[in-house]
Amino acid sequence: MANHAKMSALKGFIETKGLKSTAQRDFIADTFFKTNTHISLEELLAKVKKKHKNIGYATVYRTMKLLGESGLAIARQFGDGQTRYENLPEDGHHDHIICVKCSKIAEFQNQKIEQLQAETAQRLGFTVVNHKLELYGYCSDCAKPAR
Amino acid sequence: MANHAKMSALKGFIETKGLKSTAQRDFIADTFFKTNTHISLEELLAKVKKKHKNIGYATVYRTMKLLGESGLAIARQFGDGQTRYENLPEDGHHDHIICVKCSKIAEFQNQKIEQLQAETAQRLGFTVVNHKLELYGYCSDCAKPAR
DNA sequence: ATTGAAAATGAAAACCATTATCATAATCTT
DNA sequence: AAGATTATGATAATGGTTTTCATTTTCAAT
Repeated sequence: MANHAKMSALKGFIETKGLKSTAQRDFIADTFFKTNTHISLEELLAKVKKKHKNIGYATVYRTMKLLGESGLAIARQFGDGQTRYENLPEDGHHDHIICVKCSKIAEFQNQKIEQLQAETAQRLGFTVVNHKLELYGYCSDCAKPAR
Repeated sequence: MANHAKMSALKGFIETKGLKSTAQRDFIADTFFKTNTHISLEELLAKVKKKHKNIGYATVYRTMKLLGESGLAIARQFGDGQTRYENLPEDGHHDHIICVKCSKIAEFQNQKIEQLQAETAQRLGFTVVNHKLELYGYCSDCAKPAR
């Protein structure tokens, strides 16, 4: 989904919820949509402040929570104590593999896994709307230790 | 692995690390090993306090962190702001599916998914040592909304 | 355009899970 | 048994996130 389409989707979500559209929210959302990393609130706030020093961090938190609820952003927690947000990928869902030694993060896609997930969920009576798959291991640069 | 074996493993870990064995740690570990849910520190603390009112929560935090490091407990974060710990499953790895509405947590196993994960990781040059797969969706009691 | 009700903002305070501090107590090696 | 080291527990501190609240902005109805 292109960024302008995301902005429209956000407008729609805001309208449906009976909320109001503001310049701050638009700017924060737009800034976020332009990122392509697993951005932390702190990092996003820094980006936002560059253009608009007066935007408070509470507004950034509130806006990202809204984006999370709307499905236009995905909240992730990698265990370092802070929430990171990620954009919906252009080219379908992807998952993460994280090196337990150097913390390098690689992304991958596997349609077969997605399919098996949906099937498994259905068997349990669930309808999946989102998922997180994180693999932890040693990357090629950090050969697995003897132990 | 049976609970007494876990206790032995813990002793070994403590010894290897040059730490000391204490009654509090043993009791907390034993209490944890007897649980079979994704227990929060708060819940575990309550269980511990039932028998030993004098054990402080800092000790419970410290002990669970130790168990996590030893591999005898698995730390998980489902996004509700608190860390939960889970025992090593007797019957192999399992994953979670969480209802986005009522927060119900169900578990499942799927060997085929595990296998695909390992293959995918290998293709990226990683050696997987652990993973987390969480599906989020609506459970049968919380029918999916229109939207 | 104006008004008025409802929501949003920003600054600061409050929250809450987790971690650190520190004096005291327990453990373990010799 | 002694000494050195680690653990404990009470409390304070930390840090990310959420609330509060007075003020401002938005938007629908007039």
